Amino acid sequence: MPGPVQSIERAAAILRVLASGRLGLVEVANSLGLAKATTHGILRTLQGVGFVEQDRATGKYQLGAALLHLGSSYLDANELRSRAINWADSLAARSGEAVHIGRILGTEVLIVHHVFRPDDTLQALEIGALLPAHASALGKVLLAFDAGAAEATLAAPLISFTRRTIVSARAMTRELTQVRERGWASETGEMVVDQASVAAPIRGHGGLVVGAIGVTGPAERIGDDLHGSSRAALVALVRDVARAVSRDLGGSRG
Amino acid sequence: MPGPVQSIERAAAILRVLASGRLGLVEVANSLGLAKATTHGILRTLQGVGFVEQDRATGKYQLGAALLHLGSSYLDANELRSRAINWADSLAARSGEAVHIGRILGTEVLIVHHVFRPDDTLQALEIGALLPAHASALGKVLLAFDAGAAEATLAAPLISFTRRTIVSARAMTRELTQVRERGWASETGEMVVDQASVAAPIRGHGGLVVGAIGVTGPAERIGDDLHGSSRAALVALVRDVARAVSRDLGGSRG
DNA sequence: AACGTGGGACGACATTGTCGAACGTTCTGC
DNA sequence: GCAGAACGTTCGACAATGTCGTCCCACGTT
Repeated sequence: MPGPVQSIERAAAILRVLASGRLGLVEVANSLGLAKATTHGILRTLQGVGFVEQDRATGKYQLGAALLHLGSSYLDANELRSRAINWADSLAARSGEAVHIGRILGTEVLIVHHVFRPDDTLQALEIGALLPAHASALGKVLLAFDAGAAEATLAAPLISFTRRTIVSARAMTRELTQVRERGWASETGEMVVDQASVAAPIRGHGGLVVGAIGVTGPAERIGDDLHGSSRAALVALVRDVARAVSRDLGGSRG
Repeated sequence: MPGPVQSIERAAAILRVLASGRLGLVEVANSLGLAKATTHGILRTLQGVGFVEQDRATGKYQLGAALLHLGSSYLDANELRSRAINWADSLAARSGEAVHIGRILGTEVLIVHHVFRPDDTLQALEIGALLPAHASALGKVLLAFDAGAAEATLAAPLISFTRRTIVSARAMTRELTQVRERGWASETGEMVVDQASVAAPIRGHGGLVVGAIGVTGPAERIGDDLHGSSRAALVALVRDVARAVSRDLGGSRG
């Protein structure tokens, strides 16, 4: 490999560290084990290109505005998102719940699109946010069809968010097998108490799973504990929409 | 200056080029005057850190998912935005128009927040988008109070979007002086025909202008040609909200 | 008022990134 | 269906480039 440009990797690591908030020079340097001067040079360069900004008053560094534009440019170029947007609106309208579209990023789920629940106005926009893969329906779908991501996720301890969160690697492996077999995933109160979600895979060219789409809402309307036709209808709805997106996505070459 | 890390600057330039869409290796290399192998090495590194993705089928490169998360992390840390959000909702409700909050990024205006027009549901989310500074009310405000950005913007020819776009540097200088004097800016059909906007500055610690907030809508409701009390009331409303945000922002240290 | 901390600058060393050239593969056009 | 070109990729060598230890300065603290 004649490539891996060290300084760029370090710059990326610095940006990732800064994503957690405002930090001082030495804090950044220490958390990455870099020399102060080296960190300073990289930070200065990142500042020059607008990826990092410095608070004049405190001297602390934070992410820069140029990243916001790049992030939104990513969304513009993202075919999964552009194809799925219309279907997501339709799913939200028909299910009456909030809709999320996500893809894998490392061992987490990156939300690339979010439709608010139709009746509810005060919600936070979650585009760009990261969800734990093992505690969300979207994440279970994505892990079930991405062996690499699944392995990476199971390599580390699974963080517990509620009493229902699946923390055992064996249980998770079983769960993923089931998801793979039936073609959809669910989660009830595993991330947030009394919140549940259902999701299904979106496939791109050649049947490869490139993302997932799902609905999220109160456990009493979506949860596993709810048996009967309404739950089955919801699952069918989500799966239908996911298949529709897949069809759109597979049809044309990007 | 012992810093400017060349490879990082080049990587940033590559990302900026890729923001315009999917590009091949040689296209990127040529547009930056870099050797093919150098470009390849940087792209590979960026791919490794998730800032760039490669289409397996076509070999073309595009921006990566990690940037979306960094972009949204920027928003989370952005104090201008977090303080202004509540006021923006209120402004949208009271004016009945779409509200934008922006800040300067180079010679353009970066939208950091966007509230849809209350009655209209089908609108595109513009957070992260760039507006031309000379053809938007937000931009005029920001340029009026940022001499550096104004100079940089006037150094290049002003692009014409409609017949009403101000393209003369002298006329723009006059306009900016007026904006500075009266404390708000407007634009009528200068960017999009029959669309108009009004904006006012947001000041941070020490009275420095750190952003702008404004409303956008049909020229017949917002435009300069509209004289009378409704226009004056709208301007007063925007200015009041801008001052309120400034007060919030100046109160606490970040 | 002295101290400690944090951000910033300098200069030397060798690590590290860059480049020209060559390879294999995939589309294009005849 | 074949030749040609264009593209992404790899290789190896040179020196340009980034890195690090050290020192400096300003601010807030004890």
